[in-house]
Amino acid sequence: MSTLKQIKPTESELEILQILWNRGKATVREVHEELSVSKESGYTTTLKLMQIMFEKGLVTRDDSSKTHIYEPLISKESTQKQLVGKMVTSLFGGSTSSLVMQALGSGATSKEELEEIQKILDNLKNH
Amino acid sequence: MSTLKQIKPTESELEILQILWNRGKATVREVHEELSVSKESGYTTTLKLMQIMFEKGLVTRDDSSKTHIYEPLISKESTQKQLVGKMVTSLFGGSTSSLVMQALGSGATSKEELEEIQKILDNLKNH
DNA sequence: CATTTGATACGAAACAATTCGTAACATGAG
DNA sequence: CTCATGTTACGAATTGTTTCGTATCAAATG
Repeated sequence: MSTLKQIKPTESELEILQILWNRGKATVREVHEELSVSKESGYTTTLKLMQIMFEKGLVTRDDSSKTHIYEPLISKESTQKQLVGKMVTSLFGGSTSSLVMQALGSGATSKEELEEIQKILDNLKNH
Repeated sequence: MSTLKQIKPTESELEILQILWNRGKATVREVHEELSVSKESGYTTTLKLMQIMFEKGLVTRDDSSKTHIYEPLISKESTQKQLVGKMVTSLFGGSTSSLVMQALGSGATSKEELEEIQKILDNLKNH
């Protein structure tokens, strides 16, 4: 068995991955610009973070020109799966329905979203 | 508006809170014993963590006898709500249904759990 | 009473994550 | 060519988390 365990991105790394997932690829400058909207921090901080992410294998980069272009190496879906799974076990005693209950119960979920969820549920039940 | 923002427990603190939520109250020794099943670490480590949790206001304690008795101060529900909410915004772009989809889609959810979720859904829809 | 046992307190080391200053360098403008 | 600009690299300070060793004390045991 060679199931490589995906390493867990930190909080800050997730913010950067968000942006990379949306854009597909981006320079440090672009990421930093977008990050700056909601966050106060220097350019070199973002740079350093992205360099570390590169070392960790979370992203890859094209350094053929002076300005490097970064791309995510881990997918949004696998990351979501990893973190949701961890949360289910660590905070909901392994019960997915508890998590779903909490998510639905405590928030404003729109009619459209409820319909979507119903579809997923129907799908799972007829099987 | 005096909505005190709940502070976010760390990973280790969550493990301890789990135990306290289950038991209602417990001594450091009891918590440590239970923690030891799945984790390698010394008694004083658990002690220190629980002392820090006390300072942070995550737990309270009865120190009227030599062996202190700890109790959670934040509820399981509010903590779940806090962390699920954070995850929805930070990892699912604010879409609860995306989270639910991920949770249901990527795991083995039992028939019973699906039924439970259906009930919640019905409840939300007739309203 | 003296000793052992089990508890808290506390400082500090080890580690991890975040932040930034500064150096070095390539490129384009003048 | 020279200089300004924008970039990466890198060391290091800062902050937060986890870990544990050691001191101290109270209570039970003999």
